[in-house]
Amino acid sequence: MTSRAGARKRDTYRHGDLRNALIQAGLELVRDGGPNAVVLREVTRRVGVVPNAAYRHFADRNALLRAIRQAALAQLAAAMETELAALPPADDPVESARDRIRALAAGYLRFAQAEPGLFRAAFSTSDMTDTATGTTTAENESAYGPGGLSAFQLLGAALDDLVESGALPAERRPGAEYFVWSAVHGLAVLLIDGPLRGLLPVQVDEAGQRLMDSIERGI
Amino acid sequence: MTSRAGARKRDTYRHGDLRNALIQAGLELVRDGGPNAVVLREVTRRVGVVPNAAYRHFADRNALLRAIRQAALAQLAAAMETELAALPPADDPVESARDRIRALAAGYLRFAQAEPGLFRAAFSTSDMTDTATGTTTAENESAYGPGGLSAFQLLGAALDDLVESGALPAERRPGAEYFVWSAVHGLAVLLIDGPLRGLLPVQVDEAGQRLMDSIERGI
DNA sequence: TGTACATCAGTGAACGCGCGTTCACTGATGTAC
DNA sequence: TGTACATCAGTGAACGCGCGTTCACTGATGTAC
Repeated sequence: MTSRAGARKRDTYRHGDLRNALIQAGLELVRDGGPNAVVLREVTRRVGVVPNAAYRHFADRNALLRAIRQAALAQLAAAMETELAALPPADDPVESARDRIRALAAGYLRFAQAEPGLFRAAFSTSDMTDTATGTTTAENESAYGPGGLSAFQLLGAALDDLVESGALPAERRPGAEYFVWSAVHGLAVLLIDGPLRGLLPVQVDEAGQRLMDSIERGI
Repeated sequence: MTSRAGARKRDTYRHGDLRNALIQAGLELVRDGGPNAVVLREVTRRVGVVPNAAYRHFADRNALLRAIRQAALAQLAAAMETELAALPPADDPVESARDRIRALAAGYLRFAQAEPGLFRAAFSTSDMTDTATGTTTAENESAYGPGGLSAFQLLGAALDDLVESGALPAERRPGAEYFVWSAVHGLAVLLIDGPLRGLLPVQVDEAGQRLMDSIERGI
């Protein structure tokens, strides 16, 4: 068993990057099993470390869970960025902005479909309650993709472009991301847990396109 | 301690309606604490019965959880029906159909806001996995309100009316509930767990109205 | 360059806990005669 | 109307379990002289 990427120092003792390794192992648990599958002892077991070692890097199980959730959100943002990057360059700025929004939506839906466990974990909050204050922690917004933007911010930027290109009246811009995000997120849930469960990837894309048609009309 | 409503037979032994009492107690746990708060022993404790008594009525904890979830869905449907019933009669059938859809959406959003625990439980599926088959059980659709329709069916009926009244072209009808439901459900999630958390009830209504404007345009 | 030392990441052992589930039981209820 | 009996809803006790978290520790690493 070699040590984690990056630090090549030692095999046993002084792991090198335990914090990250724990998050990665946690992501794996979440991938098939959702957020409830994050069991501190199991996470450390997978990394090959003693359970209480986790306490050097996380205050408690909840802190670990939050970090894992952030990582899942970052992966979602990354998937959306990937979709953006794959977009062929368009000449018309209006068309371009629209294409980008569609790409983001497609990335969102595909991620939800491909990684339902991660997707659920990213948005699960039932056990995110801060036992100390009783309040729910809001740190979703600090889960950025490689481009430095969260999923929500990516959408916001695309909508700004839509305004800039003249396709969306400026007075309709405020709150627009709530509508778009709501519709896309809602469909994702429908695809994972609802009556649209089990659609094939192609059908998912179709459903996404139809939804985007409605969204563009309604925006 | 008197026995449950309906059966007035005995105080101890032979509870009378234990199955229902367990579900009610479970709903209370879910109300503040979400689906993870459903602990079999705690449920039976609340009803004043020994833990294993639950096994006369449910195969295991999961079966109890599913029943509770169904009850939560039924409450959601009931809240939407209430909203429908409160609607003043409209002369114009088109207006009437539109009003009904808005009322359903409002009921949905208000329920989510007023009972986030129940709402989350109703749609949580992470721990709904059937341990025997590994598949996820799909019984959402059998959670009906007093009118005999599920939340989803209520929406479908209203959309049918919209077509009948001539306001919605028939060719746009198929799949329309997916769009509408997606948008409304997505906003509900945004209100509970997302950046729109903590809005006042009045603001929720406003946000709902604005969403409905977009939906009507997009439908 | 070599030695002494502080730091602190991971160890090892143990804790108390409440959980879901099983088993053999008991005794109130409804039914048949 | 009265008695014998089968049913089966709830009891009581116990199980093995893995969990999150605590404590005092150890020894590799980096730093100061």
